[in-house]
Amino acid sequence: MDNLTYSQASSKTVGNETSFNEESMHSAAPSVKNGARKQQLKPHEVLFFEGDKADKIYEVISGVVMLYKLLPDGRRQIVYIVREGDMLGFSQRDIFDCTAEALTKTELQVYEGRDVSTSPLMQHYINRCLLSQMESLHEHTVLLGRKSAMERVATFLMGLVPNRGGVGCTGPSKEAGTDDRTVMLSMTRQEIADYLGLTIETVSRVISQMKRKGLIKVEKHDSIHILNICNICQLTGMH
Amino acid sequence: MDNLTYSQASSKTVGNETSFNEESMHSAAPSVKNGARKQQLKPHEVLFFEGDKADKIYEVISGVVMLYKLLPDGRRQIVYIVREGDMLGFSQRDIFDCTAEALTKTELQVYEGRDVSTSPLMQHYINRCLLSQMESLHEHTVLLGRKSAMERVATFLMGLVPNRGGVGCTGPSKEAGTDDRTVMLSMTRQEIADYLGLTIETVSRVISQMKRKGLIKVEKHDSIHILNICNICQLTGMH
DNA sequence: TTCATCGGTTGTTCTATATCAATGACAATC
DNA sequence: GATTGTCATTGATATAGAACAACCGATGAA
Repeated sequence: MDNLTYSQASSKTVGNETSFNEESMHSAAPSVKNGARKQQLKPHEVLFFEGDKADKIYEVISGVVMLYKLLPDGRRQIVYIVREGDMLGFSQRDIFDCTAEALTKTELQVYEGRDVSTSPLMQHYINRCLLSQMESLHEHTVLLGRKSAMERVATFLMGLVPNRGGVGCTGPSKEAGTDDRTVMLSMTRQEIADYLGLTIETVSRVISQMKRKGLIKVEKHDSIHILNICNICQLTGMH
Repeated sequence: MDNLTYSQASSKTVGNETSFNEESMHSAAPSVKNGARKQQLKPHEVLFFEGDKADKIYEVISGVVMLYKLLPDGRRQIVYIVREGDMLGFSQRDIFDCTAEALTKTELQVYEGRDVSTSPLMQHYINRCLLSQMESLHEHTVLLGRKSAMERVATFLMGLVPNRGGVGCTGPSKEAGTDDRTVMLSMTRQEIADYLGLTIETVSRVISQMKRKGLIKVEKHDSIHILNICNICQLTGMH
């Protein structure tokens, strides 16, 4: 009944129903006596490969990590984007089911499997994280199974806007006359394509289309200025 | 830090890396004193709707339940199929993120949220279940994002064959000269389509194609005889 | 026995997105 | 400041799967 390691979780929902974690410049998880080790990753450095032995779990202190799976012919699907406050590395079996690779410079908190499985507080925290990731995954499943290219990209952009587009979306704040925001993609077009189940060309074309319609302004490829958040939200297929 | 209810889990991996649960004609989860209630569902009876208050979790004793989400224009995506030994009903927020509907006559074990959050054993069990579901979801994400219609249907069929197609697949057992099996779909073509991100017509055509190639025999729509499991496995895109 | 219903199949046409190919815009290196 | 490499954009064309439509076969009621 017990060969217990893990394979994924998030404390804050990031992705579709975003709610960012402004304060956490250090671990949000309950501390564990021994294994309080930190680890750094450079952009595109691999933390672990699918199939590696899973004996540690990680919390993202800062930066962004992607989890992906490859098909034998090279097709790639990014299955989850792990952001500040999220966790990764859980597995039911004793091996990782995905590859984890940093998108940006990243700092991680490392927890040893043994520490985790003996700490009820940690268990409980992980549990909460898992539930949050599960909801994001469900949402992403709908995106991949049923949404058009335009809807996918719009949903992706909304996922980068904190506290908007989710269930409790309040709309634009009353005071401010504007409803704009600049979001950092921290992903290449290829990575976005592999996340959204599209090709790089389709992603590029949809972004150009949004540009032409005056919905967004692209600033050095990695940063997009959304001129009216509600307008993008209307394109997600959820309204 | 604590408004704790849940939203999903599975004790056995069902779907891609299958490993069926032959014995469990009763709950596999640790028993909880008070809330040991059972519940029956008729085919296509809804257990709960997306948005309903989430205060119970369920274990499937027998039968099959689907979890799905709807877009406002009626597009549906089935995000998970819950089978014998699996659990459902978890949520991080206090509402369900999916609708749960029985595919077949179903018997459930019902656990009250309060019982769950106070039982460490239950917590631990749920945790294991969540990890298993997470892996299935990752696998399904690859299917929806990157696989062709034929690969999707082949993967779906393999998911109905216990102990085959997974990481530790042993291939056909040495003794037996044959490598066939009859699987029950317990889903209509429409439901399969909504699970695989296809249309009903495409599902039907792919099944007909497999029939024409002599890979399968269809018996009264709901039951498919796979003549050579390895042959189907070769079509999943994972070899 | 007829009729209606429901789920499934098959044919035709259409279209969104993939694929293939060329060009552009930087940034890094020599 | 030329050269190279990487990533992105744009155009032309192909195609897998969607959409629309007709039909089929089993079931069940009148």
